Amino acid sequence: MIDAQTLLFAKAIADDTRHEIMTHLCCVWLSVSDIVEKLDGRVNQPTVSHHLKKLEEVALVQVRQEGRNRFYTLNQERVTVCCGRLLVQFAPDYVSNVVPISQIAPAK
Amino acid sequence: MIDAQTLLFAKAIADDTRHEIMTHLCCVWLSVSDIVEKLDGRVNQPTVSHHLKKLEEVALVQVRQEGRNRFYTLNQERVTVCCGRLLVQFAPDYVSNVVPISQIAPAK
DNA sequence: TCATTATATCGATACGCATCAATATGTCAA
DNA sequence: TTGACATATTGATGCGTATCGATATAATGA
Repeated sequence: MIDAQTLLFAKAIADDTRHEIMTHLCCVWLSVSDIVEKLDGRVNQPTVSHHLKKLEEVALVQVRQEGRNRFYTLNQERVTVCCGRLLVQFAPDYVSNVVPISQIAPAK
Repeated sequence: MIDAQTLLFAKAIADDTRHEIMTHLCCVWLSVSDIVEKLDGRVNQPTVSHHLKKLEEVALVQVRQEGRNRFYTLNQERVTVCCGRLLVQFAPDYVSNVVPISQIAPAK
């Protein structure tokens, strides 16, 4: 209601299969069939495509087309921003005690 | 799958009404009927109790009984811990650039 | 004890959405 | 063009769960 963005983020990560997909997409680029393979027969290709679409809608994954393949990777920056919003909304007493290194370590 | 805790947290915050309840419970203690009142007729008492139970199950709220009233408040520390886990899992390249103030400011 | 207030629980209903099989779209090679 | 491969879309189905009205439980005051 107050912050639709945060709610959409929460819904996007509130699914078992999407969690697993996000884990596999962390720090690497994978094609759809790669992901299907990683999931090891537990879900099949249309379901994976469905979840990737959901993740893409909230910008939690980045996409790169290459020939007939589409490669996906986790958008870590987006995760960081969304978690930041969660903290500001629901942990204001704690968030003030955490700062980025860049603010305290002089770049020399 | 990998981290059941994180998934439960995500599911708990993936609801419109619960978001609103959590917002109202941030930094203050409210009774159930207080919350019902704040929600302004949009949901009624049994539904609010249902959501509070869900939030309590994942320790996102703290409870204090007082007479025939039960007062709830948001557990900000839990939110912080859960967001931290999210960041470690899904934003490892970013989390290393943030530190608690306590680690860098010498307590004098 | 009884009435009143506060909250929790129960049973039923409806809706959202994850999943699948089948099919469509798109891309490349021959 | 045709055939093979990769991915997306569609339509149907089933499950989880948010919601409600009704009722139960619990605590207080008369």
